[in-house]
Amino acid sequence: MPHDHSAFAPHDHDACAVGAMAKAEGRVALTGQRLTPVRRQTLQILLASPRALGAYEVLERLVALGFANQPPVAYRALEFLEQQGLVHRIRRLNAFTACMHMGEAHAPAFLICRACHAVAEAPAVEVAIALQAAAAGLGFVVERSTVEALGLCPACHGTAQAVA
Amino acid sequence: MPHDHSAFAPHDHDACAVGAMAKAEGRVALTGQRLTPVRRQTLQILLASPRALGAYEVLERLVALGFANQPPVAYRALEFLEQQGLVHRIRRLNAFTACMHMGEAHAPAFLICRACHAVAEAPAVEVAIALQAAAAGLGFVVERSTVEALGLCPACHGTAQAVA
DNA sequence: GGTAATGCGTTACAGTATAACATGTCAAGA
DNA sequence: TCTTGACATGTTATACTGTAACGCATTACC
Repeated sequence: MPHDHSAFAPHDHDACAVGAMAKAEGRVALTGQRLTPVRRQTLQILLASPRALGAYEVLERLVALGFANQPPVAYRALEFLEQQGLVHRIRRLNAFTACMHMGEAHAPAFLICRACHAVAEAPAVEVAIALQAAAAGLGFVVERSTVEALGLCPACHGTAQAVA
Repeated sequence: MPHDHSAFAPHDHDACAVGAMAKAEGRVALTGQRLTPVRRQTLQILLASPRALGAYEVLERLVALGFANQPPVAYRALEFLEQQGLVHRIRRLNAFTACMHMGEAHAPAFLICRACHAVAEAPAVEVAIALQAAAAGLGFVVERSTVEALGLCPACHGTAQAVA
């Protein structure tokens, strides 16, 4: 294993955030796009959060920073960041989370703990490959994919209730 | 391949539906649950549809059959059917589709054509296994998973625009 | 400076989902 | 048969999620 850097492992969140912002700057510049204040703050907000946040939660925090209290403010920034690959959308939760592996080409799978609601981004190239293969069998060409697992994280496993 | 039965392949939709209803009956009985009128009709509606339907689309059709025009009517039936494994929820589309492989243990992946909006249920045990493995690497126990791919189906491939 | 492109402020609304409580129905046991 | 409890449904209201569309502001570039 290259590094044990999952959201389930304890780590220095602030350090992560600082590094991530730097990478984000570079990444955005590459594509000739701009990391405007709303966008930067939105990314900060997600980086600072241990769990995935809903668009309206992000909006709340943006409002606290002086931005307008209108849904499009949050959605636009989130959409931009997602397109840049700086933020991922967790469909099962209708929520967003900062990307933990910026810059690396990756096809992430998300592991969502149903007990503590933590979300980890797992490296999942094999999953993506298997999915491509399965799709190819039906003549389908995959462009983007969503892979999410619901279950128990190491911390909650053993502590939490079994499935209903 | 056991059979070429994907939603992308032309097939006798009515025949499918009849067989599916029969399997559904049995399956529900096994668990001591009841396939009440709303539930049966809801399943019929999904079986009859070539594409995934939103909850409110299902509701519309239920209303046409004499049921009350209230969201919980549709949502309750859909939730029940999903728990029974008779219906799948496509999170990317906020929509539902009848299961094409009732009774078989399966961990489906969904292939969503961005051009014609067809949805196919692909056999994807390998994908599930790869996901389990990736999760296990982080000490995470998978209970349920969502695997969805967006792309182009065989019919639309070549016809449709490239990605933006 | 002109002007085209991009981003933002704002209003309004569309679409998705659930809580909560009242009522009805059915089946098993007293 | 009557009761009783579990399950299912009817109904009201509301919460949550996401977008269309228009006009102004800022920026980049000629």
